[in-house]
Amino acid sequence: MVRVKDPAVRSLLIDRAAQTLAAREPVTLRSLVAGTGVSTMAVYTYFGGMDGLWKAVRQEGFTRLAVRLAEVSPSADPVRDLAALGAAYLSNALAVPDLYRVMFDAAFDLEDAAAADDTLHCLVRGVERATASGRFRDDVDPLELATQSWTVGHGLASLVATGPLPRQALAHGVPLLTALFTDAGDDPVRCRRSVERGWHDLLPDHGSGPSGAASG
Amino acid sequence: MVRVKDPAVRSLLIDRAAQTLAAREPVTLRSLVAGTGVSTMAVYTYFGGMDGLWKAVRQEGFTRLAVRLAEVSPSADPVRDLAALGAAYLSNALAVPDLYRVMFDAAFDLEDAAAADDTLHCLVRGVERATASGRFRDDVDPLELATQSWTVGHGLASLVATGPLPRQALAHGVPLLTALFTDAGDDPVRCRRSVERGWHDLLPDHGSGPSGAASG
DNA sequence: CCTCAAAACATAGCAACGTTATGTATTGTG
DNA sequence: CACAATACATAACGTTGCTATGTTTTGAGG
Repeated sequence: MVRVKDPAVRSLLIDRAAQTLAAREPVTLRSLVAGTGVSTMAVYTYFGGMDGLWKAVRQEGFTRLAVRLAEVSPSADPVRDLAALGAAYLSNALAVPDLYRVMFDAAFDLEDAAAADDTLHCLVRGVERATASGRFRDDVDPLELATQSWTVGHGLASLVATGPLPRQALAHGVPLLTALFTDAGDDPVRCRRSVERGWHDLLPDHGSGPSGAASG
Repeated sequence: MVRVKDPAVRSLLIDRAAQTLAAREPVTLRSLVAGTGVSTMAVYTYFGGMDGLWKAVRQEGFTRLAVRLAEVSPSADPVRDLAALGAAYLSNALAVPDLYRVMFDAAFDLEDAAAADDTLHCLVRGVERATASGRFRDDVDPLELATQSWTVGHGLASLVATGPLPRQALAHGVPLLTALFTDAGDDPVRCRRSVERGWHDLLPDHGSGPSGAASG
């Protein structure tokens, strides 16, 4: 005999958690179920406890990120697309900074790592396209370059979304990715233009040029 | 009339917090003072509450980082020194990962940002030396390049120390910094050698070459 | 050398947290 | 229909950060 839990309740709780998170209010067991009609036990039947709920919220974060990345429509310029993926990554992190923080806060378990892997694979495909089109050298390892691009994106997202860097620091993404892709074999001036195009498409107000860093 | 608090008690509590953090045990008000002879009120007289304690722990983290960075002895090769600073940054983050996480976890206030600024200034001076020695172009803004190097370092530290990337991913630091410094005007092969030298000095077992990324 | 107010500190208690125990309703299956 | 496992509500428990209250200690002024 298999009792199936109501998926609507599960989504409801996750959404409420994400909503509470975005409102910068503490996500507590009792605040979650308040007003929903369900009792605190629901969190235990559906998630096994608060840890399980946080894991589900983390998954939700990666799912939303995947949606954002999937919305990046490939063009004839694979380097632009790569920069656009980076911009989409940052755009997502800045849209839901607390959710982004939760995604990378706790120690990663296998399930979380798998979700992160999907993000990485998206970048790997982007690098492969650029390599196939001749923009990058043949000897660049797509996984390596994708990981390095991810490192740059995550560093920027972390330092800007919940860290000491101001929003204008997002513009550092352009020279960072340009340096990386130029080093991978792309023509410097062409690379710069491609990256700027891809970056501007999602972060139009932060792509002109980097300005000051932390405070003063 | 001015009562002066005992600085030793303050340091004791901060050290115990860092120690508890490193032991991956929950840092609670009562676990902090247990066995020290002081009562829970000490945390309030010295720090004004747990928030104040966490802020002090964060400061301690930046102080330890500053010590690590100051231990990097300048050589005749400013690009090597820059890479060595990056390696020291990562070495510190991996030595005390939970402390590093606390440093960048909470929303930054002014005091934290000032501490982070010291870290950045250290990098700025390194870039200025490289520019003065002719390795970098004259038109590179030291603050910009330092911020970008920091972004790379923090991204790597965050993804490796508490994230999904394995320790071997530290090796990505070499190509990342090489790309960045080459883009700043340094000669590619010379840059690579300098970065590898600086990197190896503090992370000898993770500088040969990047391997796989997340899981599989 | 007192006096006395302020600071430092201990004890006890509070509300809120995550969790668990217990009992009841609901569901699917034989 | 009957039975057993799931879903769920209520109530309680231990622990958390914090505060209220009383006591001790400190340092400056008369």
